[in-house]
Amino acid sequence: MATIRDVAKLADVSVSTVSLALSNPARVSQKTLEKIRHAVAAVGFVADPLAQSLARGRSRMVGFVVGNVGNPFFGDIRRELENYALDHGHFVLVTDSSGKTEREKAMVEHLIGLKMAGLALAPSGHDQDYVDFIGGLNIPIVCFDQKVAGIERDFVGSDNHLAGAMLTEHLLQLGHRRIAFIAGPSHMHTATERYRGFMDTMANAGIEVNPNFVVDGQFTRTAGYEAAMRLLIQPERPTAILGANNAVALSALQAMQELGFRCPEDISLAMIDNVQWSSVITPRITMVVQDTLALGGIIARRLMHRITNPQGAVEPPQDFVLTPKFVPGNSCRRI
Amino acid sequence: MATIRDVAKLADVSVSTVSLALSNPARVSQKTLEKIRHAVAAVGFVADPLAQSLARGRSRMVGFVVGNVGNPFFGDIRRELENYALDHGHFVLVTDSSGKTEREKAMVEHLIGLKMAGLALAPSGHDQDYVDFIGGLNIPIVCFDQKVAGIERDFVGSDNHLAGAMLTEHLLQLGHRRIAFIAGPSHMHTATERYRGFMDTMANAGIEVNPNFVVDGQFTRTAGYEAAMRLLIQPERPTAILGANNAVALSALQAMQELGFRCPEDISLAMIDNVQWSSVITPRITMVVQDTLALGGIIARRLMHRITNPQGAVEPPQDFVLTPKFVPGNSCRRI
DNA sequence: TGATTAAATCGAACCGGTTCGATAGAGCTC
DNA sequence: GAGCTCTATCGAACCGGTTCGATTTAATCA
Repeated sequence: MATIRDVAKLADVSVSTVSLALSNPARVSQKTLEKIRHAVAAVGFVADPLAQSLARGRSRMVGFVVGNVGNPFFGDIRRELENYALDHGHFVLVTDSSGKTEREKAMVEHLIGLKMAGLALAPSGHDQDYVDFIGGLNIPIVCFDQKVAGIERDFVGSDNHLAGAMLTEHLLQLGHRRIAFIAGPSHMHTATERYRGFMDTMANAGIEVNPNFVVDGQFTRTAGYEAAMRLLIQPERPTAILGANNAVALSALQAMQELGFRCPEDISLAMIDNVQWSSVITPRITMVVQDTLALGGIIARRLMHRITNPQGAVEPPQDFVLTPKFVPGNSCRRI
Repeated sequence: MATIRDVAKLADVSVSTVSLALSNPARVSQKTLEKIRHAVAAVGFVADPLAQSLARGRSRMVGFVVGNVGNPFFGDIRRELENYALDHGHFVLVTDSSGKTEREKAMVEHLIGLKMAGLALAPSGHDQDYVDFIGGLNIPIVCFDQKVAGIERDFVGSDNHLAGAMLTEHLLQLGHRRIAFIAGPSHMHTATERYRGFMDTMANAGIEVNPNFVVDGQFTRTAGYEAAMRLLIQPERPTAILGANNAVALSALQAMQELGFRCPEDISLAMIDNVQWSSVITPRITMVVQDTLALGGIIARRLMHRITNPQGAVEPPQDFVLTPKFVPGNSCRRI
């Protein structure tokens, strides 16, 4: 590998002049610039990013930290960020914490050790320790998906209260009254908001929610399945189930199928967030989806803005909340 | 941030002794080791990974390069690799080329610039240029998924010929003769092998394959949909469709649903590779799946072996080919 | 006790860049 | 031609570690 000193020797100038010419060509005379360019081409010089990062104190990379890269929601956002960052000369490094807060912390620390220019982070934690940890990081960060109370950072997400309310209202319009809700973890902002959207809408309609109709699905497949089963074995069954996310809703569909209930004839089903092959799932689930492309675009622009604009780093944090979209399916019937 | 010089000053030893103590405690006297340990704790010293990588010439990170991290197949493998690598003190950095060979090359070069200890790579290219590129890299690499002719590296994958043959045989056993095949890109090893598995099995059964029954689905959703439509509008329709991967098969299912064909009553369907929510797709597709956990485990162990064992680097490349598994569904009927 | 060897520690060079103050020379003014 | 400003270039220090040959110290042996 050719080093900058090889270039300097060949071009017969000092190392510092080469470095200057490469980072700020305007400050070098035309003649020496030519010489240096030739030398660079001749020896095939490419600057070592590691050495650059060490000397500069920061790299031209941004980190993308989520709990599950396999989730298409995060996948879309990643793609948007990547395209935008690449256009602005930055590489995206992806890390997956598998939802484990401790692992996420370690990964974030590692990325910061790598002198990342910035981080796009879907927070996995929520306690004070975690908030302090994120707050103490001295690096541009854009948080997304989960809004964590206490974290003073840019945030990009969807209106989850509205998402819950939209589907609830839809079910009410279809005549449903016995609506069950499979909730997510209570420490997650998206989960509580969706739950509130459901409860508020029911309350506004003057309908009391049967406490047995609210079960905890933890946003996961296994817990969602269990929660759905608990709903379905009750003597007084709900006429509709609202899943707070895709995993719990589809687990409910599976449970229904296994017990011999037909959807939507016996029980209607609606969910928040899409999955990859929803178009071939029968019935097509009525859902509310987030605008992942828009979210990804905002995250990307905001982060790169903070990174590239000198004064961008000190701008006060801002929240960007997008409106989700209703996507009708045929999993909800009128009763 | 505390540096190694702060530690040396506090412990009243030289910088080199601190470095030595940290990397090879046995070669330092018990007394100084204690002093150094105390000093490290006192100033909160953590070695800068960047500086270490620069000085050592390599980092303690491995790169994971695929065309689509969102694909659960790659997701499972990533998880296995990550767990194993973490246990051996290495971080995994994920990059997604979106299937673009040029982007993949740039990413691989960037990772090598980062002095990665090794790479787990699902090759996206196939031409001589690409083979030369991969061959020219002086770093432990384990390739997986696609076997590329000419690349002399460890390879971990499944027996794709067998995968195609298994499903074909299954359909033959059920009495099908007019079996259609939605193929993948001809430059991909997995695609050609699966195709050969289909053709060989048909030939062995003495059945001539109608050329109109072999269509190109490019392993993608859109091309798969188009290919399936071409199959379904023929006057002489197939009684069964075999999709060379999950995307083309599920696109075919969608096309069938849209045209009003019932599966399996009108047309049977089988596919290679699972998808995330296959259990709630109706009908449950009969398929052959790869053992992703086993694949991931082998990739992880092989890569870490090459990285950590001094002589591991020079061992000749080896192929690991696993047997896929038949998973019956109810998308194929006897005729 | 002096010579020999092994163990512990150190100093300096190095990895490959960046940055900043110093210096030399060119161009301009009076 | 002295004085001044700008521009182009350079040298040296630095980022924060590692490594290796040299040196000091301690232990072993004749």
